Amino acid sequence: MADKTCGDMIRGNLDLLVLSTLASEPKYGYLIQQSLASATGGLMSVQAGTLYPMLHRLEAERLIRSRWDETTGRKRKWYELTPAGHKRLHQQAHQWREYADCMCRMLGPVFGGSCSPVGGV
Amino acid sequence: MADKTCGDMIRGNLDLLVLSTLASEPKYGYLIQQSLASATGGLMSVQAGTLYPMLHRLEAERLIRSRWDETTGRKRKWYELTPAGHKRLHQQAHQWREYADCMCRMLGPVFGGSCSPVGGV
DNA sequence: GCCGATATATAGATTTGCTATATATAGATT
DNA sequence: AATCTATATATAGCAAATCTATATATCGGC
Repeated sequence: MADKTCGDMIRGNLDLLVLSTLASEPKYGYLIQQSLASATGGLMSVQAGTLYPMLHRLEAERLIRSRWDETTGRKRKWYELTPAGHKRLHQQAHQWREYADCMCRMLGPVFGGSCSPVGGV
Repeated sequence: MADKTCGDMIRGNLDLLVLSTLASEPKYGYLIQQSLASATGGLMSVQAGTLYPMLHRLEAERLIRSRWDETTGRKRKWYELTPAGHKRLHQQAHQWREYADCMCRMLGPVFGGSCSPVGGV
């Protein structure tokens, strides 16, 4: 029986996905987790034990920055993209599209030649 | 400077790629490696130290089967998909397309809304 | 008061892919 | 003949990424 989630296909793209959830506005960890799951209909998800160390790493890489907010009852650590983070997001997104186009060409025959490229600039 | 290869985006999809190279006809390890690289213009590649253990694992999972051929000078171990391997290839390919469509929706805004889905059945 | 949802965090295990290394043969070059 | 490069398979050890399990603490509802 096929799993509802994407198995391990998310591997290698989680950074990109997390950065993309921060593209429009700042979010805190738990919200990133919830919005990723809801935006993908549960298809893609990230576990807390994966997410928090990852956010620390992305911050250490200066791709995101954080500040604590304790004014709203709950203590939340809000993250936002740095300029370097925005740049990285765009780079990775374009690289993903190249990669996906390539996968399409590879898998085309499996689909009977009907897997059109993702592109379209 | 953007790397020519896909970084770690291949992670989680290498099984699928290797199975796809075997879809049309049997191949031996070294040939799989070469044809994957040439079919993708060098964008995707698999190292020998990754490939051979992987082939052993796929064979243990009964997705591929092998036989040695020593009649052609060089000793080569030819692999072909089993029926279960064909089935897995199709399942994984369709699952990948779902995943890629989802990625497109997530990355759409980054591209200014121009990332069209991969599908098109 | 208690329980479930919210919220962050770390430790340890597992998977996956890499580099480095080992062996061996065929064909080309010196 | 010796040597070098490409072919061909294989294993060991390492590194990164993600997971599960666990810990802590607060909020709101029952």
